[in-house]
This record gives sequence, structure tokens and C-alpha cells, in this order.
Amino acid sequence: MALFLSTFTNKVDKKGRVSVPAPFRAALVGQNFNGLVAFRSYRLPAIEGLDMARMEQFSESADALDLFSEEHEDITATIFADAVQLPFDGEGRIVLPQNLVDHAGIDESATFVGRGRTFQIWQPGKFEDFQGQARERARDQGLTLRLRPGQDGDR
Amino acid sequence: MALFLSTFTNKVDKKGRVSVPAPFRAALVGQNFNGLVAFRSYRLPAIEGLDMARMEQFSESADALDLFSEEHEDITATIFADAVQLPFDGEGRIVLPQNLVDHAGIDESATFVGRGRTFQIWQPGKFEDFQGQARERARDQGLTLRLRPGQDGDR
DNA sequence: TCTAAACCCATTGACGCCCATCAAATCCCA
DNA sequence: TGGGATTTGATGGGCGTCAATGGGTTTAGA
Repeated sequence: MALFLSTFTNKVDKKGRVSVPAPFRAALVGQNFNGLVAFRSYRLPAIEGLDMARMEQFSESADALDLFSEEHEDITATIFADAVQLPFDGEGRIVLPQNLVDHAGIDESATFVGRGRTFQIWQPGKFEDFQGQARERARDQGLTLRLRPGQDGDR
Repeated sequence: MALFLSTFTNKVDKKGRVSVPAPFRAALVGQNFNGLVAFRSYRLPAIEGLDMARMEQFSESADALDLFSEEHEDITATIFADAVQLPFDGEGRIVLPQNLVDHAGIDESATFVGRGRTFQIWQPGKFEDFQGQARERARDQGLTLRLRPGQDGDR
């Protein structure tokens, strides 16, 4: 599976189109669906972005919950109902729906933020603030990452 | 199997017809029956929508329950007895039966809500409220979706 | 014969698709 | 190694197509 790395800021044109950074596009090829899936983060003023394979995986995981249970209802209402498929145009751009734009407070530019298996889309200024705070927390709390044993990195 | 994503709100015309969103229609092709199956949700003021394959799956799951048990009686009465087949017209519209419309409180518009393997049909305002509450619960309870083990992400 | 559902056709507005331009990074060769 | 040429990615705009919608007409069943 592809890794989404680094951050890119692109312009949103009058039609609401944004170019998806070429490296991200390269990580999103080879699906049935030529585009990406997006939904509003329920914790942050940001848009979550992922590929269809990941969404299918969510779907299978959600199927493991009891149907008609409250947990199932909440998960599907916050993720699947909120998700949109955003196809690429010939130039590799997407159109961000109004409700996503509103949620993230995006205006003339959008920042694509790599987060490993997924990525996020932010209003540039808001991401800058958020990243600054995250770095502070990481430093103050001595954040560490434990590697999973027995797992090769190149899966 | 089909994956239903996003929400779409369409108008109900004077004849009671609603366009089923094109992406949903695309997920509903390839059945014997050109249309969808619907029944009243027993927990929510909404209409459950699905394809025939999913209905078959429900049937098999119900078979796992003891025949003539109260649970079996209740499930079959609530789901199978209540279900209706709604065929598409030439433009991909359906007509919602009166009892479903009443149950969901639908008037001039209907909201189609993707929920993964199935979808729901709501009165727009009611779904907005419900989704808002679901998002709150998701945030407050730190709702997460555990990915099913043994499933590779890189498919 | 009357009503309701199925079928057909017209309109319109958003979106997908195409082409043009421009900037930047890279490549190539003297 | 410097500078010109080429490629690739980002951006802008025009136009055709399809989905959603509305209404009329025919068919079937009561």
C-alpha cells in the first residue's frame, strides 16, 4: 500500500477545483475507481482522505459489528454517510464539496498533509497552527514510537 | 458487493417519485430485479434500503436462528414481512409507498444516506439531527473502528 | 369507464472532459 | 559546468454530456 508523505499546498480555482499533489496521485492509482474518498474528520477541522481499498476495508470491519446496533449506526453515519468519492479530472484535480470546504474552513488554498496510510486536507493557516502545537506536545511529552516486532516495513 | 457512500438529497415530485442517486443505482445493477428493496427501520424514523443480494444474506442469517423461536418470529416479521421491492422507472426513480413515507416523515425531499453495504432514506432535517448526534457520540466516546485482523490493507 | 401505474419525452443546470498556458524542475550537450 | 531545450505539474477556461426534474400519454387493472 502506498504511503502519503510531506505536505503540499495548492490553489482552489473559481470552480472549486484543486490539484491533488502528484505524489499522492501516484499513490492512488491502480484502483477500480480513479480518484479518492474523503470525509470530515470528527475530531479536527480537516478532511480525511484515503483510497477506495481502505474504504472497503472499513466496510468489512463495520460488517463485523452487530447490524442495527447503536455503535454500527454511529460509525456508518459518521463515516460512510459522510464520505464522498471524488474522481480525478484529466489533470488530476478534484472538486471539494461545499460541506467539506465549510468544515475545514478552506478558501483560496488547500494543504494536503501526508499521514502514512491516509492523508488530510486542511486550510493552510489552520494546519500550520495545529502542526506547531503537535510538535510542542511531542517535545514536552517526550513522544516515542515503538516499532512493531516482526513486521517488515515494506508491506 | 456494492458499497454505498455519501448522502444525496433529491426532490419528491407530485406523483411521489424520487430519483435514486446515480452512484447508488450503479451499485444496484446486476441483480435479477431492476430496483431496490426497502423496509421501515425498527429503531429509527428512516427507511432501510438494500439490494437483493443483501436481502439474501439477511435471510441466511435469520436461518441461523431457531425456527419458531420468538427471536426468529420477530426478525422475520420486522424485516421480511415489511420489505417491498421498488422498481426503477426509465429515469432511475422509485415511488415510495405511503406507509414508508409516513414512517420516515418524508415530505417534499428525501435524503439517501450511504451506510456501506446498505443505505437509508430519511427526511432531510431528521437525518441532519441524527448525524449531528452520532458525530457527537463518536467524538465524546472516542469512537474508533477496529480494523479486522487478517485483512491486509494493501489490496 | 375510471384510476393508478408504467412509459416516454423535454428542459436545465451542474459536472466531466478537453485544450491552452505557464512555471519549475530536469535533462542534455557543447 | 553553464545554458538552452524538454518534460511534467499546476492552473484557467470553454463546451458537451448526463443526471435530476417535470409533465404528458399510454397501458393495465379494478
